[in-house]
Amino acid sequence: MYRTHTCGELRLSDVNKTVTLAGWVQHVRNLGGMTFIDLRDRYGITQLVVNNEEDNELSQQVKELGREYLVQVTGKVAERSNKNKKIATGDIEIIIHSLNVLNSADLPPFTIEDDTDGGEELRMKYRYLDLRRNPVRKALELRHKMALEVRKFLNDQNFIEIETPVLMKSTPEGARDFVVPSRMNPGQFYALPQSPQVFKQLLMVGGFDRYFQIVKCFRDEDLRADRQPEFTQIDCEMSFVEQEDVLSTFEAMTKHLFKTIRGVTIEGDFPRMSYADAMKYYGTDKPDIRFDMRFVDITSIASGKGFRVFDDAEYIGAICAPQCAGYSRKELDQLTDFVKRPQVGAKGLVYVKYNDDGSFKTSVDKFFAPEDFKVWCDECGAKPGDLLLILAGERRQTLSALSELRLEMGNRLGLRDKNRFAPLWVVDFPLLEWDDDTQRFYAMHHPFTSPKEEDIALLDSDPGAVRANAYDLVINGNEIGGGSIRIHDDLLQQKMFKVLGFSKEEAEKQFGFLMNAFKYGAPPHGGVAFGFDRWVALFAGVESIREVIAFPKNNAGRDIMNDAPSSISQEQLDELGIALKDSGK
RNA sequence: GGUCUGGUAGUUCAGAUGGUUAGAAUGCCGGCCUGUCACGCCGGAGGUCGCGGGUUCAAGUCCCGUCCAGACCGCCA
Repeated sequence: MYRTHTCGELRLSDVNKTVTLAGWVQHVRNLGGMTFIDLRDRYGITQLVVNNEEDNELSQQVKELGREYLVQVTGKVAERSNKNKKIATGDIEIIIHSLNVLNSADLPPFTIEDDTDGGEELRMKYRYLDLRRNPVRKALELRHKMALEVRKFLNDQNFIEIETPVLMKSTPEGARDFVVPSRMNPGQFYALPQSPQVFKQLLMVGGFDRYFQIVKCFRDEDLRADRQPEFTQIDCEMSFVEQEDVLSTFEAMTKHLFKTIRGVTIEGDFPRMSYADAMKYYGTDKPDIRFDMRFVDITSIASGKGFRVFDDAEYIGAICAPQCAGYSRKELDQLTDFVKRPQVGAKGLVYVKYNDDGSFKTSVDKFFAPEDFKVWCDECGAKPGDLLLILAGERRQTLSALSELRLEMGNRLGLRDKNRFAPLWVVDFPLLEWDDDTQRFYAMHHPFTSPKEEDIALLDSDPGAVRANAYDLVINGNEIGGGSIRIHDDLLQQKMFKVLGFSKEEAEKQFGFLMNAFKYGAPPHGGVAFGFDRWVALFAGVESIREVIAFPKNNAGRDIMNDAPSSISQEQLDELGIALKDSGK
């Protein structure tokens, strides 16, 4: 046995016990006559003491220790004369009488401390060292706790966790697939699942009316701070349910997580907002409703007055920044630069300062009269002291830019406190999205999403207007989850494929097994999938999901630690019957 | 595919306008120190300024290319 206790558990009540600890040397403080060592493991830090004069041999040994040496020590627990209130074991220390170096350690490239001096790249390259740091360990512990609470909650609700294949069939819709060549079937490929979507629907046909799985999904698309090529979903599906049943079940799960993990009780039902309203008032399908600052459409009152920019605009939108009329020229220039960045894409920014004395100072004084500004301000509910920020242009683009501006103002005004949570359901998503490049409709959610009953007739006349039984859970401007009521009727599913431009043969080839399954008494069903990494990151209060993944990949999809992906041998390629176009690196 | 930011000591960074021997903090090494816990004090070592090319009497600094990292747009049903 290497240890009798961990480095986090000894207290005053353990004084005089003889104990053996094993751990990493966090820090050595040699005061000359005596030496203190901070010994660290996953559970905490315990201070060791050596009296250099009483035990010369031991003090020589201690002199040899370096950071992150792994040692085993035996000694007696003693009360400290100088207690350290900052750590749980701060009342005691171990007067050691023997020390055994289990493993020496090279000097780590960065300090293993809460506030490390290491940059992101180094930390990822030596992730196994980074994992020794408290913040990283705590993030993974949080992740574990959340997974556990999800399983507890869903198990209590009769959900059953069932594994689905990781090697599956490539499907044409949606994200790019990661593919895996099949040696036994030359020239053919598996795909890694973008989600277990089809399998969970087949589980419903199979009679497992409440399924869930905490499962890895794979999408070969470009990455972001909140997107990894492999990520984890809480994947759920229920039979004999309507949208309302799914929402209430998973609203309860969300509240359970808030309560058990963050200690937050969310009163009342989550707000619901239609996709149309989300776009109209926030310019995005994932509004951050921790603060208001809704868009006001002033197109009808601001155009036609001889200001070309407004007169030519399809849409003119304003937000009211409370108590910002005092913004300096410099601050307004910064905001203008912000909206003109290519990523935001606005042509310019119009401001209206509603001064405390009721007068106006604006960037368009020569085109409008004070009475005009008053009308705009009234429309926006602005009071003296407030600032209107106005963008104009093509509708879609302007809404999107205004959304970015709104979030920027939220940040500037400190309205986006990461310890405040504002969840909501966004509902009534469009079923289909038109794509100009390929001149066809695509499923906005996925091709198995059911249209609203009252909109089915529109599938023929105006497919773009059809609303879906689809919903997203949004928290603080993050899409945390989304789902839909599925089609369970093979005729409707065939119709859907037709609208998506699949020939009968293609639909049969890609999804025949599913439509076939629907012929054998498929129950009405629907479900939802949550982005587990994003949820953990949200609860951890960190920006990047990399912080809550033990071994994440970088923004080019590379594992900096082991340098995956890498080339494979000619033998492997030959065995798979694969010839490379160019040899790569 | 694109836009932007960064790359200088082990690490995190500073190095206006091109100009003597490239600095700080921290870490590391050595010495001193019996109550430290971000220990303290004294001393020391440590640099291919990402890489390649160019401009110049002279480049860490300017230009071009390239590699790496990060953020974002496109993309992600």
